[in-house]
Amino acid sequence: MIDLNLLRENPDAIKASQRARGASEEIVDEAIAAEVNRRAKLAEFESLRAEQNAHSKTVATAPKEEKAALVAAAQVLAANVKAAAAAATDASEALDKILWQIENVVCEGVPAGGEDDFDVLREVGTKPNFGFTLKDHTELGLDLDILDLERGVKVSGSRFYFLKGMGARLEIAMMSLALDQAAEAGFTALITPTLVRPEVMAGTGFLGQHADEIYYLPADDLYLTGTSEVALAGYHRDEIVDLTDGPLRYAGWSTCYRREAGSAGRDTKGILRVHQFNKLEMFSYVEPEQAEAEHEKLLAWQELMLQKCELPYRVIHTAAGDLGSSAARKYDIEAWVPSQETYRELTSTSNCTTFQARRLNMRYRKEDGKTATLATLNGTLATTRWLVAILENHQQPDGSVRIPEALRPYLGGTEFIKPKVKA
RNA sequence: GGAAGCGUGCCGGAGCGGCCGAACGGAACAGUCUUGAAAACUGUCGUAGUUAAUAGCUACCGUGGGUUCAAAUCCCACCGCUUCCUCCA
Repeated sequence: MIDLNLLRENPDAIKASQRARGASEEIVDEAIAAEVNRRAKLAEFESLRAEQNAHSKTVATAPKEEKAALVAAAQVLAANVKAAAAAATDASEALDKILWQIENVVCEGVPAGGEDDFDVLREVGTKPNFGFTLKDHTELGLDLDILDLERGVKVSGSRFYFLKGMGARLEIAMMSLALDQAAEAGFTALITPTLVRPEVMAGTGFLGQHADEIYYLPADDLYLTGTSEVALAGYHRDEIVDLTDGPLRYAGWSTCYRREAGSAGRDTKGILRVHQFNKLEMFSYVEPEQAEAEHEKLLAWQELMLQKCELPYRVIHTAAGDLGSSAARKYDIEAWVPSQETYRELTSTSNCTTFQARRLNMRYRKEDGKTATLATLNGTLATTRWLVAILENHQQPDGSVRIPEALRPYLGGTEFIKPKVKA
């Protein structure tokens, strides 16, 4: 949710953000009108209520014979209060309805425009130059017997898969490497719930435009999360946390579920776009003034992890129109996928400023003892999709795949995943 | 799934229609005392809205409704917790 003070004091800043996102500017004026109305209705209710409270006290202390008359007068007051309370509630709900539609105010320097209007910040690493006919990750997975797509479909339908043998072990090795790196950087590991209540799902900003991307269990009124970010953001819901020792950092591991409703026909081959995968997510709770600096740190940790996996990549600065509703700035890291001769997104890190925290009612105590809304940030540290880039970039002429050195300790020192020799 | 009990401030714990935003105790913070600390004593000590205001007013005692002039207190529903039974990885 956007800041009401900002709405009152500088609505043009919000309008500029809406413009950059390609979203409605009129809604800002609607919000202002609704906010003025809410305050007026609330003031009316409160003064009537005060009158009633005062009157009630005289009823309590009045002698018996005067009570009947006083109660009769009080009944009129009570009716007025009830009407005023209803009007105040309506006005408040009307405001909320508008406020929840306005997406986070984008940070300065975020490129305007849509999906294709990102800035490339840098390209890192060397793209492999194969002297042989390369295979895509699907072929490699099949030939190495580490990925079983057919049986995934048989058991669960399209976009499901089995990771098998060294494939399964490689993913767990990667997650362990990532988790160790996170722990070293001061993150607390969390294995999170993947079913969450509607309030939490809404609070994190996932029930807006893309609600149909999310699995929902009507019998239990619970949502399956597409990222542990949801549970990690909900973790401190309705709390006033202590940030005097620095940011609270969590590394959440979970399985993630996505319906991929709007992407029929896209990336149908392999495990690039699937309904279920695993992810290690970094999540930070920080003072708002530190959010931009924390964002750069998250990005640096992501790059470090990509480098440990020896993957060529580029960092892009996402345009305003392609930001999630909660994000004020977002960087994606895309790894080179040789079979597609293009970069594909492996990580994403968003600075959500105070937007999620305001929705989820999360504050911190400042030095002067006052409370203030905190800022949240998130960033991917490893996901199943990384296997695509690892397999393809490190394939060898003999069909084997070289395991990056940093991963080897987690695989008993194994240096190559080799095709099975047929008898 | 069945039965009973319970949900109050940072924690413990009273209150069970008006005098309750809430006794009392602990923790925490500030001060007095002390060379310093402890102890003792004194004070502060929930969150939010409204407002120029740390004045006043309003809201909040699991959540949402209801009864009443008036609800932490009565009624209903829901959620959660505990114990017992049943079941189960």
